[in-house]
Amino acid sequence: MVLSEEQILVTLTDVFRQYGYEGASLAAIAEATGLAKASLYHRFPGGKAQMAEAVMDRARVWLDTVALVPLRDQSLPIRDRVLAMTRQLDAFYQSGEKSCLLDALSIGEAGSALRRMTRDALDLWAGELAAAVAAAGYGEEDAARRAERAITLVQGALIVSRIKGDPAPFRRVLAELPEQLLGG
Amino acid sequence: MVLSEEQILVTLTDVFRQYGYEGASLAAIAEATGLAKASLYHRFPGGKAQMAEAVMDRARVWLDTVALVPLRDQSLPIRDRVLAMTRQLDAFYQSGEKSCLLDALSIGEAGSALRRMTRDALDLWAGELAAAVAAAGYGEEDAARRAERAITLVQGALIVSRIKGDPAPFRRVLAELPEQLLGG
DNA sequence: CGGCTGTTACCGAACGTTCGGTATAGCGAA
DNA sequence: TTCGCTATACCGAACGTTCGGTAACAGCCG
Repeated sequence: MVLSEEQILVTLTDVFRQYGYEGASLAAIAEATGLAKASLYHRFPGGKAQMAEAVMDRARVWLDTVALVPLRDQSLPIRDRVLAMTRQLDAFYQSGEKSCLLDALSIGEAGSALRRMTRDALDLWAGELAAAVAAAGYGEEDAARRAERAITLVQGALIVSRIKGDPAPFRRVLAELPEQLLGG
Repeated sequence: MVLSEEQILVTLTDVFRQYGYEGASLAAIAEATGLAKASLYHRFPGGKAQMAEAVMDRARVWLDTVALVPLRDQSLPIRDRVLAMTRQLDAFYQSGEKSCLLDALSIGEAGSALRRMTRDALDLWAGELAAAVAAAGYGEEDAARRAERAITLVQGALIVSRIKGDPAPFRRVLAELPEQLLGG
């Protein structure tokens, strides 16, 4: 059976964000993908590091071409645009039942390439979010703080939900995100 | 050289929250503590799992007997009590340069005992914080939400600071914590 | 068409290394 | 001498990685 690259990356994403970089063994990856370890090296000659980087790159692309797209649609009210983003986040994190990729891949002895990729993804997210908030009439600095705080809340809520084994905290944060970004 | 249990646990705490549970190898632990592996097994016959549980237990004790103590001192204004807690948090996380233990130890295939300990620590923190906020005159439910949000912000800020390699986001969250808990 | 060649996708079996963990002996203090 | 503790040496298992090879398929030539 020939698996598409996309199918493999979806599975890899799940494994990495469940176990973290160190915890995701090749044996576990092989079982999850249905490919033998040697076959994984055919797709990713750079080994586990390349797999993690491919996952992170796909996450950045997803952020850029899916999650952040509604933010740029200036024909909609700003609140609807933010709401559309939260719906994408809810799908990606399955209402808080999946852990955060940025968290899982930034812990431990992750390579410098991976470190830079996680930082770039975070900056992309924060930058676009701040731009959208600023376009709603807030000052640059205020918008940047609101964006940073929104991302902080999402990351934190994913941890709280994971530890408590309860998706409610994450769902609450998502629901309050538009007000948090645009209110007051 | 004879190391005290306390010294060892301090070092173990650092190693675990830097590398996570899986990433913290016994070789790394041995080097960091200056003890040979056999010596570690003399102190912790249960192996790495017991080390992590001892670290988590000490963190819970620290939370109970240090960080949360000022919250209970009803002779001080509530805002000063919260401020005292943030100072303890700032010290423990070294202004955001150290990662979160709850995060590092709750990722991956951590054992069920460790899972329960992280959840208990989180509940202890949230419960006492909510009680303090409620004592300041807020309704039970409102206080619980504020406490949960405060903890969410701290966890999230530690991740953001770690990824960006910049302690400023964590410091900002800490500085705004009293207002976040008691304001508006 | 049949036969040859190259490419792609995959796998079983092993590689050397490191993992968590253990047996045993040595050391200093009481 | 005994006891608490540490170090050396070692173990089987699992780790990430590599090798040799098979099956399937396409393209090209005769």
